[in-house]
Amino acid sequence: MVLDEVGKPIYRSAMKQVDEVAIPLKPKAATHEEGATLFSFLEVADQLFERISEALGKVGLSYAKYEILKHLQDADAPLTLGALAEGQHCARSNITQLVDRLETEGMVRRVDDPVDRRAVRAQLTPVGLSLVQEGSIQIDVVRAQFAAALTTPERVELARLLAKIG
Amino acid sequence: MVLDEVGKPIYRSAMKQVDEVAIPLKPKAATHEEGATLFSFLEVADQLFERISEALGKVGLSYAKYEILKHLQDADAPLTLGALAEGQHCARSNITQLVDRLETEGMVRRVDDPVDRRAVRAQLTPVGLSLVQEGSIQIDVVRAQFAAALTTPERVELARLLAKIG
DNA sequence: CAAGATTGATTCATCAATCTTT
DNA sequence: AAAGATTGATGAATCAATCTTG
Repeated sequence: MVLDEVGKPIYRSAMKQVDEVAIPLKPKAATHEEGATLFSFLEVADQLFERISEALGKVGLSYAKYEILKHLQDADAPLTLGALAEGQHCARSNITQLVDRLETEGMVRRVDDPVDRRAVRAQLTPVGLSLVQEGSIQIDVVRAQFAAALTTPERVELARLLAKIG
Repeated sequence: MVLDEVGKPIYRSAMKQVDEVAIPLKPKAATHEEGATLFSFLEVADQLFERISEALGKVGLSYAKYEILKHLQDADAPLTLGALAEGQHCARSNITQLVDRLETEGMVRRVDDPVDRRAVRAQLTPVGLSLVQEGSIQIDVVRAQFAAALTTPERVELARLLAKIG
């Protein structure tokens, strides 16, 4: 019963939208698209995320799980679930369940907060540490691949364009 | 009991990765990033998708639902769930459940396939048609916003860079 | 048997409500 | 009361198994 380990972002496989306006402003103006569009951009993002997911899948991690482990590794100390939720910019309940699974798989351990008895901290296990290290190597491959696809001036130019878009 | 209507892509709020390599190749080489990186790119994609989701949310649609409706509108005829799954590049079971919800909300209707009794077709209702039209207007706003953020030469250049990345 | 759809189990995300502790 | 975590319901995605029909 091997299940899907690495999901797709919601808009994945959805970025098939043809960038045609519903109500063209000018009768027969620019029907031929001039350069990149919203959906052509998202389609590429989708491919990139897919590469990350595949790479992490090689070491048995989903991106969601990798991120939790990475945060714990960076902190180099057990973190409260609230702190993790803050770091991931996601709902607390999401972290609760993610940590549930990570704990089940032995990558993380729940430990009592020494001072605040309301709080629960997630602690990286040796297994978790090992996996996040392997995961980071996989991520680096994709990152390097991305960097190598463009020249330095191109990456600089892309950064400028991204700043205008975002 | 109003629930989340428009979800986030899985990597949303996750794109906080700092693009630093796990094992720097050179001791103290290029610590200052040269232009756009994998995660800075995905972060922008994330923002764009968020805008789409918000825009569709105004008319009560999620992106997943909008896409189904859009396909049916484009086809201008009832489509088999299999055809929809094909179009969305997603699992059939996903379509089954999406159509369940769309049917519950009265945007779509299941009709028997006239020739193949195994098949079920999804038909757009007047409500669904109305909603997808409103949704398309919302999408166009975001699309126009994207286009307006760059000059034509910039969009052309971006398209070139996207082609190299993807 | 192969193809169409459905159901069931799982991951990952949301929000609302609850429960404990400060 | 406010803050920390959990539980429950839901949306959206996957895969595996099943059921019906060609």
